[in-house]
Amino acid sequence: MYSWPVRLSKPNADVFRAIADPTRRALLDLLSDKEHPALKLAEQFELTQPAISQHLKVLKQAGLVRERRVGRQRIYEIEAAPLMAVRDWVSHYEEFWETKLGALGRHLRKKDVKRRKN
Amino acid sequence: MYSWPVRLSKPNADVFRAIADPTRRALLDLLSDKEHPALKLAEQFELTQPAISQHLKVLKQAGLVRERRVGRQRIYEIEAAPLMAVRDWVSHYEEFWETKLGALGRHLRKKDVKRRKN
DNA sequence: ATCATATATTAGTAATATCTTATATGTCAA
DNA sequence: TTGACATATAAGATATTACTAATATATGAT
Repeated sequence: MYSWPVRLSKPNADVFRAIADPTRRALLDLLSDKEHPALKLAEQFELTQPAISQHLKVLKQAGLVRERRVGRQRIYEIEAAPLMAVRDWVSHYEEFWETKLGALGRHLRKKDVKRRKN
Repeated sequence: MYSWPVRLSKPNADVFRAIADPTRRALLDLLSDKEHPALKLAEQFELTQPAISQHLKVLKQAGLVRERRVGRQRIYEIEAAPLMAVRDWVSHYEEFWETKLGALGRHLRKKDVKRRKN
């Protein structure tokens, strides 16, 4: 039974929202290769440094990056663990595309085949 | 080299944005069990029928649901294929949590170990 | 101390998202 | 045909997001 006050959740704590933005996904892609100081990341984009700084903040609040200070630099590292939640959620849907059986196969695999009226 | 005019992309055609909203994920969860007419879906939430109708529209534009008309009902079915893009993207990060080796292991597995200055 | 560098934060703006209420549309049933 | 039902669409309010320009903060170099 799904029901909750949707707008009350802290938006940025949410991994799904964090990865909804293509710039932030690109940042993670860059960081998955190796750690980077903030400016090196910003240089990869046609956005200003503050824009990237703000995106990094969202990623940090979602637990997707770690930050450490080295001199005046802030080195960002990926922290991929929260993506497990995404993987887990998506993995429930794998049966829908991985089987050659399609809808019939899924139906047959269900235990509960009794009729319910809509 | 990541750079694009972020705000120019049609927002709702994007699967990542579609699943960023918890209500829409819940709709997909409901539909992964079986198809449902729109009103049955709306009843599961503390939201109005138009709100759910709008969420279903976003899902449809992202290619995540199919709709068919049966009498005055609109039956919604899941169309999970676009989620493959999400799975594929996330799967690149599995090495970060699946290995017990952690960062060292990742490092050792890389071919390119040469030094680059940041 | 002063200046440059690397970065974050603030303030303001425009676009987008997410609701609600009211209304329109299409279908079935009497 | 008329009315009820199932749903979508429109209009409007408000919140959130994603940016920019300006400024603040901290560190390192001279």
